[in-house]
Amino acid sequence: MKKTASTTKSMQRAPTVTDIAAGAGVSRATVSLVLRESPLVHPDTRARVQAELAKQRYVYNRGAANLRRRTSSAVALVINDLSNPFFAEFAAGVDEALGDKGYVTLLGNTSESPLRQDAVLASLMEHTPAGLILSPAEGSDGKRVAQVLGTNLAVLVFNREIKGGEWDYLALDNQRGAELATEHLIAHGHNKIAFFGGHASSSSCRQRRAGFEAAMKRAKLPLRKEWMIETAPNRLDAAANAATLFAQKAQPTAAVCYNDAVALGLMLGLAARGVHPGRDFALTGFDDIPEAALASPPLTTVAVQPRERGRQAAELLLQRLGMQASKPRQIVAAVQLKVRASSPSPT
Amino acid sequence: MKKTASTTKSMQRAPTVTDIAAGAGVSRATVSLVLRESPLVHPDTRARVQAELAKQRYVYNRGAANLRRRTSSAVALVINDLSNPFFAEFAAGVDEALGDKGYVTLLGNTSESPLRQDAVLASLMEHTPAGLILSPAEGSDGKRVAQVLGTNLAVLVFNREIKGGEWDYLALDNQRGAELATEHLIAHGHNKIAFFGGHASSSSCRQRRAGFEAAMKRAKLPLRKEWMIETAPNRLDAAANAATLFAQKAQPTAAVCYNDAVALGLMLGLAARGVHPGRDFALTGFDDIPEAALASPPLTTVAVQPRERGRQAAELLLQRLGMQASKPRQIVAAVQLKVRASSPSPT
DNA sequence: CTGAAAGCGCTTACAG
DNA sequence: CTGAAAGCGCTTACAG
Repeated sequence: MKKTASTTKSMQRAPTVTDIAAGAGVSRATVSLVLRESPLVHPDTRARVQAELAKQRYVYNRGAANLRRRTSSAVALVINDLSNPFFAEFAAGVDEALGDKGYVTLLGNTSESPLRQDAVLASLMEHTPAGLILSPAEGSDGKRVAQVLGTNLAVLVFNREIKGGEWDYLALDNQRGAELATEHLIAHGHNKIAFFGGHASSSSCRQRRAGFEAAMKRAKLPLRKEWMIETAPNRLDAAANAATLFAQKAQPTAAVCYNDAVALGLMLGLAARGVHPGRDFALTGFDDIPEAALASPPLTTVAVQPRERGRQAAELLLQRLGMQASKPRQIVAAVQLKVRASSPSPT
Repeated sequence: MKKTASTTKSMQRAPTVTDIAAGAGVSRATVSLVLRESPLVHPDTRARVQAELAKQRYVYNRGAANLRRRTSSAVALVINDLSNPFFAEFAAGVDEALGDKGYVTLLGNTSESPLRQDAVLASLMEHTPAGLILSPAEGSDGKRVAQVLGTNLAVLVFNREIKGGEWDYLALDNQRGAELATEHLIAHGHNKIAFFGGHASSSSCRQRRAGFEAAMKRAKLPLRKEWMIETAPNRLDAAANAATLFAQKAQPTAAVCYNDAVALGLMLGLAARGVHPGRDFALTGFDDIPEAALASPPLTTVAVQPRERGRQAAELLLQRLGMQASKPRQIVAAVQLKVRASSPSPT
């Protein structure tokens, strides 16, 4: 209990089971049984109670019920960057799946700040969630997080591993996605392929590079240092670095891009140099953001389906709620290549 | 209480005020006073209790406290389309501001379905929120919504008016935004200006058209039916309809677009016809999505700052919590023109 | 300054 | 099938 929560009194007492019981001429226990659709109640009694419920516009107080039953119908969802459409979609998927199962979502956005994450988690814990889905802020400290969460909470970590915690983990298959993209370009006859964009220090970039390199090695194609190009993972920096691809005498004919933003930026950069993407140069993205299909030419990319991942995360967490304590699970979500016009055969 | 909420028992009892009281050798009341930082407790006692709190890793149960105090520290946030970055930003702003005030956000996403909205609202009501921020699904029925919310809840409606309810309402200044854009084009010497995109049946499109028409009339410029062009409010349909602008003998030299998506689509459509946007033709957008600044040329547009709007919505709602019942308020959020390269003088 | 008792709105054995 | 009683974890008068 760090900061004092401001609160507010309701202006007018809402009806309770006691009011309904009085109105229907039964005991509170009977009302409770009707509310939870117990078959023990006589149909006539049930009808009478239900009429009274409707008449008084009764609203169930799940908090009170949870307190008495020592249960929870809330799940905390803590997101590192809700303004990123990828995570917003993920959140929508989580909320959808939780709602279907009768849970409510307690939202927390951390804006990539581990400090804020600590505060958000502590605050949410006071609302006794049944579990937590956490897409960690960059630089999260597993020990600290474990400390505020305690040991009794079901937790699912998404997207970024946290070292120092023992939690279920849902990851994207970054390596496989990059392999699929690389194999696709190879199958179309490319053999001079670059890996373009991203910071090699990030785990997702490392995994995607690993997939690229694995596919290239399997095909016995050359891996050249000059063709492994780092940029910030956004459109702007990608556009600015397009020229790097052609700085050497040996020039690639295709590039596997770190993600769609980078790929779209590269397309702009190529166009500015008079190179037509999808005609003079082939490239692939990663993510399948809505824009990818609308670019010209439409971008071949790896779809990760964030909303589906959200649903999956919710399901994994709810499974965990029913389980005895056991080893943390590692689930790697399948990804899928979407072939579009940006990746033709070499000219 | 429609569907049965699945629930889960915690595996191991968490310490309560009783445990702390026993450990520290005081009464539960004293522990409670320490928790709420009452000055009535002797410093020595307080220290003893706080040590015990830390030792037992006590976590405050806000739900129990809220039950006893008949208060709530939760606010429901119901969003029509979380996968739209505009609303995701808005949600992030709401969550941020609520968190700062000690409230937790109960999230619900309706995917633009009034049916789902009813279900989501009913479910959230069972968690006794102190208030609700609602960005309504298209086609929401005010009567129905009012029915599930009851009369005792503080409500703030965002972005789309709901007829049939008496709630505070935060709107964007669509009309003023379109006026600003239109005046900007006029100031740059354009006098043949089209309004491009959106469905005239939507309230936001109507308001933006009204602003456009007002500015044109003030400048005594011609309003032509053929220059009021409807499209779906997305990039694809906008691109497909670019030719419509030049179908008549009288051709506009500029367009105020319904929103950024439409403007970016129009830019593609123009380019495909060999018309260079920002050189041969001037246009403006609405929203200032991140892409607007990155387009080539960068798009002049009207910034609505969704995250700020989220913070504002949270503040307005919290104000309402402290107020006696009174007339609903209508707040119109200011918007702001961002001039970029897409809107030069006519050639 | 501290403690004993009652109660928030529910549910759960236990009788009958 | 229904009711009286106890209790979930907290807070709030009320004594002392």
